[in-house]
Amino acid sequence: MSVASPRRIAGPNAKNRAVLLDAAEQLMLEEGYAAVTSRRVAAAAGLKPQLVHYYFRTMDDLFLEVFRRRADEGLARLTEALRSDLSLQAMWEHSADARGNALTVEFTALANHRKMIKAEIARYADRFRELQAAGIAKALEGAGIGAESLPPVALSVLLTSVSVVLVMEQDLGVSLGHAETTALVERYLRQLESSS
Amino acid sequence: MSVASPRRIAGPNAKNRAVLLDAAEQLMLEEGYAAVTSRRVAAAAGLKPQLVHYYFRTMDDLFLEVFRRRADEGLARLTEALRSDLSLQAMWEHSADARGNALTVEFTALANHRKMIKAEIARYADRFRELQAAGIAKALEGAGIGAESLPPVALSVLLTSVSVVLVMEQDLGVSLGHAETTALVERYLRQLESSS
DNA sequence: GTCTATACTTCGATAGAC
DNA sequence: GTCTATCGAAGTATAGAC
Repeated sequence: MSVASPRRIAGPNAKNRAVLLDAAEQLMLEEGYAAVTSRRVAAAAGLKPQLVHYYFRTMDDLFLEVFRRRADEGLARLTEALRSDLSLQAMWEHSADARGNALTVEFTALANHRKMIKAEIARYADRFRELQAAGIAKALEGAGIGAESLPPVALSVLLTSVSVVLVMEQDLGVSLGHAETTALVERYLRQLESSS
Repeated sequence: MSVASPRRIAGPNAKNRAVLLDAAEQLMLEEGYAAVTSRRVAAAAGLKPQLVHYYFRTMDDLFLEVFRRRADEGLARLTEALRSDLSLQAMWEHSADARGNALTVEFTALANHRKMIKAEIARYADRFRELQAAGIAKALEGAGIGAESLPPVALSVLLTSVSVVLVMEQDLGVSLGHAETTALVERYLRQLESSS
């Protein structure tokens, strides 16, 4: 198969690949996706700009790999964490990963600019939510709370929403109400879990 | 004063200004902030690229004006709405403005790329939250709920978070758990208000 | 007061040298 | 298998013509 370009490309294990992926991710976090250009990524990695196109055919390919690397790791971490029964509070702490959330926001914005990214992120988001909702379901059952009164998937959306927006605003320099919100969420989760 | 460039610029009421601002906002929503270039904005507005720099000295100036126009309108709308006592449910519906939230997300991402935007958005976010929290405080008092058990500002963060993330995910094509979340939020607000 | 001609920079990508 | 020389398109911005 491989209808793609005739141009040769590095194998998937070349050492510079990882260097470039790291540089791209860092740039994305610090200056936004629009700063991730072949020239700037190469400079940050200490390489010549053309090498980006040797290791990755297009910039889209580079973005996709940065995303997949992180997403796979995130799913693996969550899966592993869920092997032991997690408390709601542990799941909340897990979802409060600042770097991960900031990257997610950046990729979501990128998806609006590079449509090819969209489907990939959507697929990942769905899988993540299913996993998280399953974990929450177990925790709620343990506390004797039925899915009719509190659907696990809704709690998953809620926790994700709060942690994502808190990170967005923190990076922006806004913190009005954050302490109160964190306290409220934690009190609510504690209350849920002690209602067994 | 006006230390700025010697180059001449159009007055603030020139008719093409609004045309360009509209085009920029639309592009931003449909293709992301990175699609808002002088050439593309001009093309969408049916004008020559150089005119963008006649009406706005730099692209930063253009972005700032797009933001301020929307932000001022948003604050005015909220202020006006709060003149009559609003129910919590009315405030929730008010915060569910899809276009407004999508723009906010886009500008937040832009703030990570063009630092000059950051302070402006932060200032707006603070003012918006203060207003909304004040409105929520009134509604909660009316229902006899004290600020110790439920700080209005925390409820403001919560409502904003959910409505922003729902829009982000909708645009992405993700909807897992959205219906359940909306139902949960609305049931919760109704319950709060009927507890007087 | 309004717009055009044009300069300069940075971008993604490829062809082909080692 | 790895990297360099180089191209054409697109980006911001200014000087100056009408």
